[in-house]
Amino acid sequence: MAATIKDVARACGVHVSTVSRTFSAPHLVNPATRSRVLAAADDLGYRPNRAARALTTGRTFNMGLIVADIANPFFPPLIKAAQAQARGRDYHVFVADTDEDPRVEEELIRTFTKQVDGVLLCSPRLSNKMIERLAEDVPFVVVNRRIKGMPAVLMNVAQGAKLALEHLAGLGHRRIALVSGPIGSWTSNEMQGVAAETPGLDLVFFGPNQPTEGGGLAVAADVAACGATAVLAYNDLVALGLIEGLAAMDIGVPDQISVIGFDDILPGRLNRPKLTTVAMPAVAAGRMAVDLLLQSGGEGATVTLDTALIVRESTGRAQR
Amino acid sequence: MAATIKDVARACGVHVSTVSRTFSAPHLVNPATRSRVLAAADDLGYRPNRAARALTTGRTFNMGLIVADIANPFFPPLIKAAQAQARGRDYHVFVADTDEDPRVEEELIRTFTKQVDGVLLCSPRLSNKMIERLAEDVPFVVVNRRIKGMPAVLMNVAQGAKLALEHLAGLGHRRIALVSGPIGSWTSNEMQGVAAETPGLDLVFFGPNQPTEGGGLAVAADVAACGATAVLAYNDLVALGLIEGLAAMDIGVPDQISVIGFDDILPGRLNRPKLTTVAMPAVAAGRMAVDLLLQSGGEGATVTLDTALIVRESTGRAQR
DNA sequence: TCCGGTATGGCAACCGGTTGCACAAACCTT
DNA sequence: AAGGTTTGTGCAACCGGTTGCCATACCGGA
Repeated sequence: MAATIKDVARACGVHVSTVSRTFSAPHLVNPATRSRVLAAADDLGYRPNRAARALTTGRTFNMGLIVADIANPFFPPLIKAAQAQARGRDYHVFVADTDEDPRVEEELIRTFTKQVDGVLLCSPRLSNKMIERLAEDVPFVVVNRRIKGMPAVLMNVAQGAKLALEHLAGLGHRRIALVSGPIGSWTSNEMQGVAAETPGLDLVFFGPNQPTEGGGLAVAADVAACGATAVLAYNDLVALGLIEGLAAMDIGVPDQISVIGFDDILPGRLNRPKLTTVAMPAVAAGRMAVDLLLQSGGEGATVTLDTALIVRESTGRAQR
Repeated sequence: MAATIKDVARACGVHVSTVSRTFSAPHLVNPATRSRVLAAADDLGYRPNRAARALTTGRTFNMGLIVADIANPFFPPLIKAAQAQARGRDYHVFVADTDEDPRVEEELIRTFTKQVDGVLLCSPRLSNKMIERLAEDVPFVVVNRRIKGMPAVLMNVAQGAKLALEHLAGLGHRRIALVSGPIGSWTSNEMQGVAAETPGLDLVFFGPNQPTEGGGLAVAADVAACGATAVLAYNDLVALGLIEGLAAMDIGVPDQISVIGFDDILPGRLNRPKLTTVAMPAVAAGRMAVDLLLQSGGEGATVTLDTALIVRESTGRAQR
């Protein structure tokens, strides 16, 4: 059994409240008493029970971070940045993965409620309505989604998509395939919105798709068949799967088809050809989300971070 | 303010204990009463406060999972497997990343204590002594480390290394480079041990190295210069870095040098050439760790899981 | 009709802390 | 020396639940 505050109190003949104060308000207790208490506490290996403390104070000093898929290389940098930032603010981050399942997402949020002071919701799959409802029980910061009145960190996908399309247009591509992500993905919508508004392009939409290499692999044949000379993929994983699928059909990238992804994840950098991609500000987003959660009393500041086009080897002049 | 058990009790004119029982021991309460309580609870949006409940029951129904580096693609599958397994047992998993820093690791464990029922410690960086000490406060299951009397999940690295070396030998390789990982890594030691014991090979050691692509990139020149026709790398990231470095020197893999990694991570599968690797049973390990934590009352069962050689495209017959 | 047994739900202590309030001792003032 | 501050500590209520014990009501059986 771990020692409790009572054990310490008994051990040095003092009231529990004094022990409590020794840890949470040291200036209120006489230095002599304080050191006696500390000695006894150290002796017994006493550590305050954070859960019990949270019950009265209402603060846990930890925050939850929920992602749809921790295996997606896009998230780890964001997670690490959030953890580092939180650590600097005396907070700890608990991460959980929903497996892309909205019900799991809801359950996780419910679990986090009362065990954390707030939750960072990254690329949520739940409906806005549901998120708003759950927000009554625990403060949120949403990443990659805009929800009225809720603090959010957004990445300027539209701008990135614009850069990508301009890059492709500059290389002479006109017929461009748009390989989107899961239904209801905010990012997907942004991409499509921009593409539709860009004049002079001949767009072909494919979707919805799994946001994984499997998703890319699955549409490769259709994309090849549609006559597009370039592809804008939902993310790097999809792009990589696509390239793999094209390779299996002996279609060279970028010689016959150019491919651009989103995210700038590690496998894309290691791939041959190295993937041209729109880099997402994941690190900045992680940091910012933590700050927003800690600052905002839940008030809805929205931060939009810029993206950048990284031209590598998977894009080239349009064949014709 | 979220509704508490008291609000519900008041709302339907019943004692708090009855409300409590409605949720934690339904068979003890009259069906009629029960449905009144449930109605009121639903009406008020009441959810039991898990932290408060844990205070009296001593069970939180969540477990912690600590990894050294969440950005290492080796971990996500393990994490996901653990989460899935835990979910099936009505548990939730909170993940945290230590950034390879033992002090952070210790702090995280302390934070988890009393907020979880147990902790899965993956590839810990703390000393055995410290881990044993901390184990007095919270049950552990250790992954990839052997600590006396503590439940552990081990991966049979030695066996995997043996398979890999046999594979290379079978392809006619004799001079083989061993590119190890960080100092003190248990995995590294296992690999070297096996290699040294395998007769008929001409081994060249390189290490210690960063366990990342950068580490592989950095030794590529040395490896090329040493005359080895094959390389066994600490993990896939190192192997990929190595291949990239070799490519930069116009040395083809597997035409001129064969490369084998460890882990079987996603980028290796996506790489061209696809990486031959020793697959670690990360999924099984995640599942097993959860089961061990839930079964063992902290007693030290040790499970060793087999590895498997996955031959893909980065190994071929020895030149000459 | 009386009795033991069971179903139901209230009471109150408890989990491990925190904190407003009260009170005594010590410390200044003038 | 009397009166006003500080300072340091104890007391007890409280956070949101759980649970052992007890009282009451209801049941069937003899």
